[in-house]
Amino acid sequence: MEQEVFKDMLRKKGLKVTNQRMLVLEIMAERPGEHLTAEDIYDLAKKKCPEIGLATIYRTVQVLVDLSVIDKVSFDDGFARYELGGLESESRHHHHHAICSRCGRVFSFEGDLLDTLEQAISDTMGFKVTDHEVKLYGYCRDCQKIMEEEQDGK
Amino acid sequence: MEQEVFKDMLRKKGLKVTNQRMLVLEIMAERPGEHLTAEDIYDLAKKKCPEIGLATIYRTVQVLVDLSVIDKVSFDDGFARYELGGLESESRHHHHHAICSRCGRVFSFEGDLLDTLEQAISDTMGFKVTDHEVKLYGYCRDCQKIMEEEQDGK
DNA sequence: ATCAATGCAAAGGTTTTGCAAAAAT
DNA sequence: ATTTTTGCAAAACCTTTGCATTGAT
Repeated sequence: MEQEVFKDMLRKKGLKVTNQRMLVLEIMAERPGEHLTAEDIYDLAKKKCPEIGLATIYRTVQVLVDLSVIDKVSFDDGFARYELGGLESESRHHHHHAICSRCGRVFSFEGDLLDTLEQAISDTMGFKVTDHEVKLYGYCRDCQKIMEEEQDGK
Repeated sequence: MEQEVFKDMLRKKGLKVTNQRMLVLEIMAERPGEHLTAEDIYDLAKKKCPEIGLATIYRTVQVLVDLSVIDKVSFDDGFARYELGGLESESRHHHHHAICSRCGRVFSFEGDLLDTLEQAISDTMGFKVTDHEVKLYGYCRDCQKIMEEEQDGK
């Protein structure tokens, strides 16, 4: 069971198993593919644990990132976001994002098309790649449609 | 001449040509390939214009971004950075970064290997890509050498 | 009993904003 | 003369930290 694995990971690092940590794990585990801010997690957590503090959320996501249970990502809108990743989905190295410039929605996709690029970088500049991040900006299908209609309406 | 083009861009948008704007443009234009924070630009600007305010830097870089003279990039270290790009170097769509996890230096490189990826994204999810950003994390040549030596020393 | 984790509030850092004075058109 | 831009200070914002209390081992 998922939760026991997590408890062992905590113990192995000398960290304690707390209700708050289990709750945040649960919140993240229930939402694969979502990109939650600390505030998002805080609001969800308060439903089950009204006395929880925002600082605890920040400290807990840091623990989860250190344990590679979740990944920290940024879409440059002012706050850090967290998503299930790492060990969980084996997608750690090949998980990318397409961000709609109009509605702000984020679409995830997989791909390992960067392998050749990384090899080239290694060869030419001696840079050893350990991880990568790809963000595509543009317009999603829905927004393209809306924008076309706005165009027609004029 | 470069500066005249910029002045026309400002006028065309109904914006005024000011010493501060010309100064920030000059600072950026003299440093292609560098990734300056607002504070960096502020410090450089004060040398020629001691009375300039940090708020002016922030407002000016926003203008330059809107005019596609510079690009805003983030290496997730807490502050936004700005670099010459856009029209200037025609590299807008194919300019990427390799960030060393040890020394923090950023290496830029060009590449259009994402074209096929973007086409695939467009075909499968109907997402129209207008821009993209690739960040590689890893270790630069120098740091690899240092880390090897540290290993040997033990 | 010991040591880590929590919650709260305060502080931290970057970036934004309000406003009167200054500068550009 | 009008309108934008500036500089300053204050505010806003997300995030981190200090510390006494609570909770886990």
